[in-house]
Amino acid sequence: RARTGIFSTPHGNLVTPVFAPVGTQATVKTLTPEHLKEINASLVLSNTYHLYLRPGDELVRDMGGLHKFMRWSGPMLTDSGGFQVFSLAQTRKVDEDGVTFKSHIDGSTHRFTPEKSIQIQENLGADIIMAFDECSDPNDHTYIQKAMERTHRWAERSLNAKKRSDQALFGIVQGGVDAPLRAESAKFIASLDTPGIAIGGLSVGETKQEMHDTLDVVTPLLPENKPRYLMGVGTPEDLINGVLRGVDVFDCVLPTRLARHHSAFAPEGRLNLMNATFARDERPIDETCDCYTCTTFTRAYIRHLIVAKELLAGTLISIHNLRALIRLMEQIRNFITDGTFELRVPELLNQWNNNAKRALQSK
RNA sequence: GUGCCUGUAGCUCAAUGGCAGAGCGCCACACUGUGGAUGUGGAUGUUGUGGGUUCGAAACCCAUCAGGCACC
Repeated sequence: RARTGIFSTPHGNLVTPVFAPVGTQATVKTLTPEHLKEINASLVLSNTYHLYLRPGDELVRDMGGLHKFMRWSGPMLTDSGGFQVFSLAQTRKVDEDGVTFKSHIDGSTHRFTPEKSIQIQENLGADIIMAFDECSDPNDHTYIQKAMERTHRWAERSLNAKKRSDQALFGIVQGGVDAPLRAESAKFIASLDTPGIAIGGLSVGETKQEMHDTLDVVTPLLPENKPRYLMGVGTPEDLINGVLRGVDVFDCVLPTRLARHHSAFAPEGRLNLMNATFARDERPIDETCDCYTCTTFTRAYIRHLIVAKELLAGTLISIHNLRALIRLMEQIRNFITDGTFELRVPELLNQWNNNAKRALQSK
C-alpha cells in the first residue's frame, strides 16, 4: 500500500512520502531557512498554540503572515493547538464547545474552540491547517469514545468555520488503539470534504505493534486520492513502517529534540555524541551521509562542542538528524517508484532499527 | 628561621571518637502533532604521609610533607 504522490500548495508541490521538520515557534530550532533548503526540506510545521500565545496570531498576520514573518518560502502546515492544550497547558477544562486552559508561559487563562483555532490558523496563513481535535489520555478507554465523537463534531465545525480558500484543512482521525473506534473515526473523517486526512493520537506511549495495528485498520478506509498524515511520528523505523501502511506525510520533533540532547541518527544506531568514547573519534556522524555536518566535521569536534555547551552543537546535529530522515524519505520514494520498496523493507528496518543495533552492540 | 591556619571524591565543602557524605562535575540511559527542558540509573576515596593513643581515629597525640598567612 506504499505509494508516492504530489500534493500541490500555494507555496509549491509536496512530493510524498515526506517528512516535515517541526518549527514550533516559527523557527526550526537552531536552524535558518537556508539550512532547511540545503537539507531539501519541503514542508515545515508550526504551532497554533505557541504562536497564538506569543507573539500573537494577529501580529503574525499584520507582519504579512507566517511565511513572510519567518522567511520560509516553501509549504507550511500549522497544528490546531488541540494536542498542545492536552500536553503543555497547565490546567485544562474540556466542554462540548471547546477547551479552557492556562498558558504554560505565564499562567493566563485562554479558550480555544474549533472556530477560534481556525481563525488563528487563517491569521497565521499556513498552506495546510488542521481541524481542532481532542486528545485524550490513551489509557482512559471509556473516555476515548467520547473524545473521538467530540473530535468528529469539532471537525465539522472547523470545516464550517473556514473562510480562506487558499488553505487546505485536514480532518483528524482519533479513537486511541481501539480498532472499532478507529474504523468508525476513519470512515467519518473520510466522509468529510477535506483535501487530506490526518491520523492523530498515536506515538503517545502505545507499543509499536499497537501503532501498526491501528494504521492497518485506518488507512484501508481512507480515500486513495487524499494524502494521509501521521501526526507526531517519528523514528526512522516508524517512517518505514508508516509508509509501508500507506502514510504519506509525517512530522516529528524527535530529530531536532534529540539533536539538542546530543543524540544523532547513525548507521550503527542512535549515537549519544556526548559519550566519552567519541572524544578522539575522527569519523563523521555517518560516513554515508551527504549533509554539511557529515561532510565537514568529526565526532570528536562535535563532542567537544557538546561538552563545552556550545550552541553550534545543536545546529550541526539538527542538520544531520533532519537530513537523515529526509534522505531516508528520498530513498523510499525512489524504491516505491522502481517497485522495490516492499522488498527492501527488511533491509531498511535492519539499517535503522535501534533495538536490533543495540542488541548487537551489547554482545 | 619562628608562629598560626589549612589539607576528606575531579572541584567546593560536610561529617568532632561510632557504617566517609552532599552539591556540582564525571559515566551512562530515556525523550515521537517541541519547555534548548526534564527525568532515571551508575562510578568515584591509602581522609597529604608515617607512627602512636583507643574496643573503635577523618577527628585526639607525635613526627613529617605541601599550600597559605603573619613575624623575623
